[in-house]
Amino acid sequence: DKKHRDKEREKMKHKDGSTDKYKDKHKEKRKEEKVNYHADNSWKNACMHVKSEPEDDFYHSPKQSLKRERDEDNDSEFKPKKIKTENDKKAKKRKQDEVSNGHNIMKAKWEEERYTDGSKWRFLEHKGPVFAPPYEPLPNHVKFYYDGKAMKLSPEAEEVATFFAKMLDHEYTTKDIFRKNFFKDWRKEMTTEEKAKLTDLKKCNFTEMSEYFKAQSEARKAMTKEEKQKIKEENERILQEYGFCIMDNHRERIANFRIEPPGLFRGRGDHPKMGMLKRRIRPEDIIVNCSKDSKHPEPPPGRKWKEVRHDNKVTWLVSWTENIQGSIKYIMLNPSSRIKGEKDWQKYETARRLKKCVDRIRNQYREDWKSKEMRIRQRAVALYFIDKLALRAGNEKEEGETADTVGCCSLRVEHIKLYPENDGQEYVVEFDFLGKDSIRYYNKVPVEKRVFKNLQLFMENKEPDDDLFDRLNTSILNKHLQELMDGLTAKVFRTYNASITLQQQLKELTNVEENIPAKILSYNRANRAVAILCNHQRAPPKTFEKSMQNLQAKIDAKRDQLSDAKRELKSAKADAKVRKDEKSKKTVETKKKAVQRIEEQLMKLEVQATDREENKQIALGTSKLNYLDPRISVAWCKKWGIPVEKIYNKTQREKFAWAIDMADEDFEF
DNA sequence: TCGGGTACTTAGCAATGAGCAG
DNA sequence: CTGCTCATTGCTAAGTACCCGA
Repeated sequence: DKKHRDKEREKMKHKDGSTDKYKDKHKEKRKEEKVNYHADNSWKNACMHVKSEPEDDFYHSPKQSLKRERDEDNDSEFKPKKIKTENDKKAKKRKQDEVSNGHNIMKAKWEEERYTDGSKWRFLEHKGPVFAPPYEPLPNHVKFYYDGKAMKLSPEAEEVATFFAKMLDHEYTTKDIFRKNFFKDWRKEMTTEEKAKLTDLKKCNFTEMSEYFKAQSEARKAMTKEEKQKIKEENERILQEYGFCIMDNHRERIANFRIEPPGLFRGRGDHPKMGMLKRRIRPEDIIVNCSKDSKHPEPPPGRKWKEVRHDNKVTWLVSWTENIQGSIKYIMLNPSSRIKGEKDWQKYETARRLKKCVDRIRNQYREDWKSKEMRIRQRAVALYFIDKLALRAGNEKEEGETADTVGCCSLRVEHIKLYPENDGQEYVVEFDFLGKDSIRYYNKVPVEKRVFKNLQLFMENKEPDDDLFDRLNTSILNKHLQELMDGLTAKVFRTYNASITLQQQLKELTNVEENIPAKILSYNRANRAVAILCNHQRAPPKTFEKSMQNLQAKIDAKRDQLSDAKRELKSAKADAKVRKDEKSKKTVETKKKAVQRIEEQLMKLEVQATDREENKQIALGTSKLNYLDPRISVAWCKKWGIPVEKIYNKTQREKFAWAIDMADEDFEF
């Protein structure tokens, strides 16, 4: 296995190290490279095989790959560990050997699936979506009151009323926009009589309904084990039936096979559409996507799908149009699936290609700060922000349709303040705006003089609500980036900067001497540096203060325990000195061990406390899942002998199976 | 170039459930 | 066994990116 790993490591190096040079210098040789790539990658028992160009995607089953792995095992002719600069010719020759070798084996053993036309699959079969359970009318004793008088609502109006009743405890049911939107949409569901009667939301009393639902959820909690077990089994049955699909010979987990149930829309932040009715999705709204030769999913008895299509250029199984924004929703595969994993891998490979040319790009945009053309200066300053601060691209949004949030290209004059001098620093820019999900971005950063002067220029003669970059949008920016590097877009900078930061922080923070919990703290700190860079915030947990106190109490208790143990050790030592017999020596040893153990426990608790405190308002999950090349983490674990489970939970390990398999301890992002 | 449409990734929060102390 | 706490999972909104036709 070790041998094998060395070899694989070696191959990775090649793929990473030499392929790109090739791309730049010998475009016409790329065909060859692709073939090599296949051979190079046909090795894994993981489930992923990616090529940077989608037309070259192909895939074979884990089992088959395993076999092949063994075939290559005894071939250990080359395994130089640190090959930074191996001569190209030799590398190429070796690769070709592998190609012919590998290719034959592959051809003999499997039928390859290889897509050269942008298609995503050959075969797709699934059971369609699971619809939300139908509305169950309230029992008659649960009353709704209007203007103090009980009133029986039509089932349609009642259902929408229950949506509101269920949210009664939330603050947003008190917000004007929410109430207005809700009432307007509710009235659409009412009968003529109801509409005539119910004219004022303030006079509506939902409390009995609300109490009823609370009681229901209590009852659910109080269910016996058997009842709970039964429900669990039923869910498992549904999962097995609807939660998987067959895509190209593989049974893959579906991410969201349940259709979103109806309810009241609650956007994030100050959303103009909050409170609107999200309508129930019917089979007639559903477009099914599957392969022609598959067993098509059946609509519920007596119903029809909107459409069944066979589009293998896309990855979704089911789609429908949602009524709040009119956008399309999809049912797609789980992150553990081949199709998502490959894409993920590809994303990080693109970021690694950026690593190789980021210096050039940085020099370029610094030059562009001096351009005669306004649009180029704006582009260059925006790119600087995206690179330095990891800002999002900032697409335009339709006004009034969504909360007012911005990204880099859509920044307005009102979102930044310029300080020629601030707290002893020169040329400070203060950012204050709402970004994705209406999360506030606040940052004060010193910038280069040229940037500062440019910003002053961009802001000249503008109103606060004018665009800062009036000659720029994401499409212009991305078009430019595309010219700088194949596949480069604004978001690649976030991925790149996040991953490179993790790698660099891990190098800096990991201390050889420290034990595993301390190393994990270092990992979390590195992770945290990235989360801060990407502004991944969370609301401090409601029970934060309390749980912190609990932990502190535990620490105090442990401290007491430690001093007790130390005292006991001391007296045992004294005792042993006097008595000098085996038994008392043994006691000393035991006590020593006890002290050590307690010290370790104490340290662990203290580490935990530090970690938690530092994490109060920071969410680590998002960067871990979406921005950090998992191979960096896997390599770090391997290097320091840390079980990967300490870093990734089960779901995460499934998602990153490709990386866990592929990366060895000296993987370099 | 612009608006509209589509596909896919990224995001935080609420519900759930596993594990643990009492 | 019970109740509590915290991590995990599910949910779905909100982004990015890119295509197309006028």
